[in-house]
Amino acid sequence: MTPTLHYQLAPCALGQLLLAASPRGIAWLALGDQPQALCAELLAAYPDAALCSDGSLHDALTAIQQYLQDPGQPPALPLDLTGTPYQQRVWSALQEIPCGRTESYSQLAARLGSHPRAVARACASNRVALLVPCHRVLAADGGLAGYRWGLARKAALLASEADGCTME
DNA sequence: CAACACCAATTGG
DNA sequence: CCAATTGGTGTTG
Repeated sequence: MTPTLHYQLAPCALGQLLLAASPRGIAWLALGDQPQALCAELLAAYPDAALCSDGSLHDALTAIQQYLQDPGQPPALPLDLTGTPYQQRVWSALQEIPCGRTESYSQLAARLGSHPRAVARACASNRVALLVPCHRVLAADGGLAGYRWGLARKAALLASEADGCTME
């Protein structure tokens, strides 16, 4: 199935932000430095999709950008997460992590009845940054482990969230 | 369908 | 600090 994919490219505090959505919801949210690179990734992920960049994602984009400034209110946007049951379970668990909080791969794994390695793998497969807060997952020692879109961005996000959530 | 390589970790030596 | 282990996924045969 290769439905039309609406996408929108926009700058944000962390660099470039690429948002793509299927009719079902947001299917892709990537961060990067160069717009071209992000588009390339999108194309690689959906080789046969008909990309369409109209203004239909403006609202969602606005909500996300606002979320970047005010992490206390996660945007209630429909997501189109496709993946294995395990991945969906992990992603779901990720969304349960409170803003400003972090969890180690171990704890997450324990909660899912799985193992850290698998959890990490699932996180790395996450295609929707921010909305699926994979950046809130740290290594067991509390340090940053890895981040698909750059450790610096991960750190920035966490700092921003901590700041935005602490003041309630 | 089976086998192999790849990984954003953790634990033990 | 380095080496072995573990679980799941994507890709190849």
